[in-house]
Amino acid sequence: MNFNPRTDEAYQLLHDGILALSRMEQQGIRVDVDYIESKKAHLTRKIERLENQFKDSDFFKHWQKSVKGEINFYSNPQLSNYLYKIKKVKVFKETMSGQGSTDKETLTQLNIPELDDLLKIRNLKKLRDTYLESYLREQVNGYIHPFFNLHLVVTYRSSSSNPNLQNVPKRDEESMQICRGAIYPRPEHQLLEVDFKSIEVSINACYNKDSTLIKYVSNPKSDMHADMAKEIFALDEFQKDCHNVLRQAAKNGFVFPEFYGDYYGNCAENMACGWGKLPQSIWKKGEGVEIGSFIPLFLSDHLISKGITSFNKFTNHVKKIEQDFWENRFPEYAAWKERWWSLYKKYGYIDLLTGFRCQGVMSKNEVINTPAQGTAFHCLLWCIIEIDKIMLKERWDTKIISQVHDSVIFDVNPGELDHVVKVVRKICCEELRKAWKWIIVPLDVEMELSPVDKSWVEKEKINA
DNA sequence: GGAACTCGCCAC
DNA sequence: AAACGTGGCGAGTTCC
Repeated sequence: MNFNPRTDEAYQLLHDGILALSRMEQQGIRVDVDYIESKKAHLTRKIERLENQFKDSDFFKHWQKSVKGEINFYSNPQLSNYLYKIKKVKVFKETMSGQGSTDKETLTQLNIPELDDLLKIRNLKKLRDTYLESYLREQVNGYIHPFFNLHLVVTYRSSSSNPNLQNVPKRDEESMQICRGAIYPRPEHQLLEVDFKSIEVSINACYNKDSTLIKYVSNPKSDMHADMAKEIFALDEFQKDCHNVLRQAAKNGFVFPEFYGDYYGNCAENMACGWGKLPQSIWKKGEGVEIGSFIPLFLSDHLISKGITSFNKFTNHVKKIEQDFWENRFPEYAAWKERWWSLYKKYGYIDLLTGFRCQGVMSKNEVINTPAQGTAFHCLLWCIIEIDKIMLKERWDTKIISQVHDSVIFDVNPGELDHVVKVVRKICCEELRKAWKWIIVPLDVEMELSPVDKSWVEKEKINA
């Protein structure tokens, strides 16, 4: 696929963007080298303990006996061979090339306790070797200088490398603590993270102009994910405090996958798997009703009482919700998808609202997803450029240090915090919309701040 | 002995 | 009828 700026403005965005990002790279991000070294040693001890425990197990001994030569239990091909060829375990999921999978989901499902140890070791090695080790390797005088590229991603987003600062663990609490605990502001400074609120959905609304979607992203009191959770889990009322976990399931298991082009079958399965994590207080386990042929899941009394008594029935239920989602809730969005796809098929390219043309061979999902991804990032890039200009002109001690597609991270001088927050909010929520009139919905940002001299782990939401 | 591939897994 | 978008990176493995 090839991409071209079609306007001077589009060219200028990348030109200015590269300069702003390069200043950010030069600035760098402080890491605590002593912390990383001691954490690394700690992880190594933990890994060794688990390795020894694993090597002591009957599982390992049988595996070792069944093949010639030394086995490497970190090798997925070797593990796959042992599980599926020697032990004749039924294949639950295949990889892209048709081999029996050895990913986390599959190994967990096999219910072999030793494999849980192996998964734990994998997790700890990932933290040590991918994150901590790369910070140590890349740091110079306690600062890392990740690259931020504008020329590598097909959808016109950015990428980051050496080290990649766009995939630092966040969702898993323990992994988050270990990795983000290495990242600090400069002495006597604070880390400030500014996040565009659901900007991809907002930008989608600018393309498809769906009236319901516009209402959802324009009204802070409306809540699309809660509304979908009510439908999916057959709730009459949505109680924020006790149903938040269901809102997350609806958001990550249905709404986003549907927007990305997934279908009800995968969505139903996604959400069914998420149920394992639900608190008992909300979902009492049913009478051991097994859902589907291989997922050992239990339905709650609640769903059973609503007549959803099996995985198949749940899938059917989600199928109806999907139909309603596109036919009745977001019909204009659905129509836009078809129009947009037809235009691509006719001309062989798509034009983004930011003045870029994307042409080449694309699948339907790619054609439909590219505009929101690329354009949303362009919004962030425009803001970074403007903030960078003001930062230079006003000689801020505060610096921009990182960026993750829809958020930007500052290393802030506390004396400048109030001013920085005011400027950032003005650029992101007001100036951007004045510059790009095609943004027909309000944009909002959320901010998180770490205390002075504390790591990235300590950040907390602020009302600013 | 290095390039290129597969697989798994972290982020948005 | 078919069915999830974009990256980077480490480890193991195979190709040349």
